[in-house]
Amino acid sequence: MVSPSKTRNEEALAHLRADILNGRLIPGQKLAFADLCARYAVSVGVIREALSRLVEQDLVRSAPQQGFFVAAISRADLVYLTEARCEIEPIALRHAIAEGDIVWESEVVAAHHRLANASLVAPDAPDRLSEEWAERHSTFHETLLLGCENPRLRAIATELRASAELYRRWSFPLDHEQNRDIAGEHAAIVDAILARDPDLAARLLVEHISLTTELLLESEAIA
Amino acid sequence: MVSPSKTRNEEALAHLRADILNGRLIPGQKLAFADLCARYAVSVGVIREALSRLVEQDLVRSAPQQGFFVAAISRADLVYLTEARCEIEPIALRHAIAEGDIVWESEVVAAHHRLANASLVAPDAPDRLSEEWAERHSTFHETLLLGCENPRLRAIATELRASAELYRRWSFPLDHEQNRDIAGEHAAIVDAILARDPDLAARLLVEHISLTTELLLESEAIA
DNA sequence: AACGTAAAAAGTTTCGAAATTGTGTATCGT
DNA sequence: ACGATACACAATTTCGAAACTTTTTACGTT
Repeated sequence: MVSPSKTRNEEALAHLRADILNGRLIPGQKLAFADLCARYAVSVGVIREALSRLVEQDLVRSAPQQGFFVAAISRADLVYLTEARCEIEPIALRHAIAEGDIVWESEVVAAHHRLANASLVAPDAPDRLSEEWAERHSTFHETLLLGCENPRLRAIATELRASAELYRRWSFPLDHEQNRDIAGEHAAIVDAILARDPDLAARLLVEHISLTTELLLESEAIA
Repeated sequence: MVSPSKTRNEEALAHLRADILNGRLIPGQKLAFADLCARYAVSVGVIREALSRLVEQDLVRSAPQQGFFVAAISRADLVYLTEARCEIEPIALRHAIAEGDIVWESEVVAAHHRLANASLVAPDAPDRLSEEWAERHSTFHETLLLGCENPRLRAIATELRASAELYRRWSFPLDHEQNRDIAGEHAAIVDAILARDPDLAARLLVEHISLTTELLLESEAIA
């Protein structure tokens, strides 16, 4: 039978992953089994398996006989990560523009529309990034990659973006973003896609990614 | 204490991974726990954890409540895989040429020398690829990537190569390789590296990767 | 007081059995 | 004979405790 019966393991993995990406678990933090077992109401084995998968996704680190930790963030890693994304994401985007059909195009437009209508900062917490905007921003960029038919390229680009989420969640320099027209950057990328101009779209995407990291490094928000 | 004390898990993972890459486990094959526990003399939990990690490495597939299987090979996946490698491996190689020091250069020369002095086919089994050559070929290409300082790019390229190993091990069309000067291809790549010519080296590497896949597809060796 | 040693505590790692789910087989009814 | 149902079997999944390591704490010596 076609049974999508979710196992406890898949739930724990999804839950744990979301908790890391949403910032409920802090980079570098120890992930003790006792805590996690209580938090998700499952046994050690299930937690171990989920953590093992997250290690392979570079969201968790493990040290033999010492347990697991949320992946730490550092300036050096951010530079490497950004370099990798600037190489690979434009490739995936070029493929998407070449291969993506009208359905994908419409999804891009829709995702961009949702993003454009979300406020960058939360009304109640003006010092922090709005959860809604972060969510829609993430979805927007992932939608861009979805047009790429090659599942391997897509998965690689998506995995790099997930790692990058950690930095965005934890050290976004709101002050330095004031002069930045981030909405305009997104709009320009969408326009280039609709115009089926891969060179322009790729260049804009790389500039978008690079600028975020440059501002982050300038802000000295990361040790 | 700095303790590199190998856990049973790491051993099982390494062993299992090697068994898949060396062809002792067949693509698509069911990986039953009873068998694996007996084979590696460990409990189910340890096996599950190792398999989970291999799933993330795309060497094993899992279906909920149905267990784990060695990743299957297919023409479609081979095309995707080759496309991804042709995009990413040259990027890593360009970085290596730009960043690699003299120590890396010498390692490349050494790895190539070992490869050049291995016979393609085994003396006793002329129909199959020599294990020694396969090993040295794999090491040679991984050495090329080692010059790239960016650990994320390196890891991505290496992971794709691991997946490609499955195809090489299982469906290498020796017949069609007769007219191919594979040693010459490797030598040309090394020459381009030593000449610090990234464009030429990248082009040669892409041609090298592409040709292998083209011959494989022509041979109809894969269902 | 500082250092090294040893016991105790806390933690990870591993196991083997119980619970759960999927798979195959035989039986019954049409 | 064919199809569906119920049963028995085999396999995965999950658990909780035992075994082992690391870390902390307490103690005695220099």
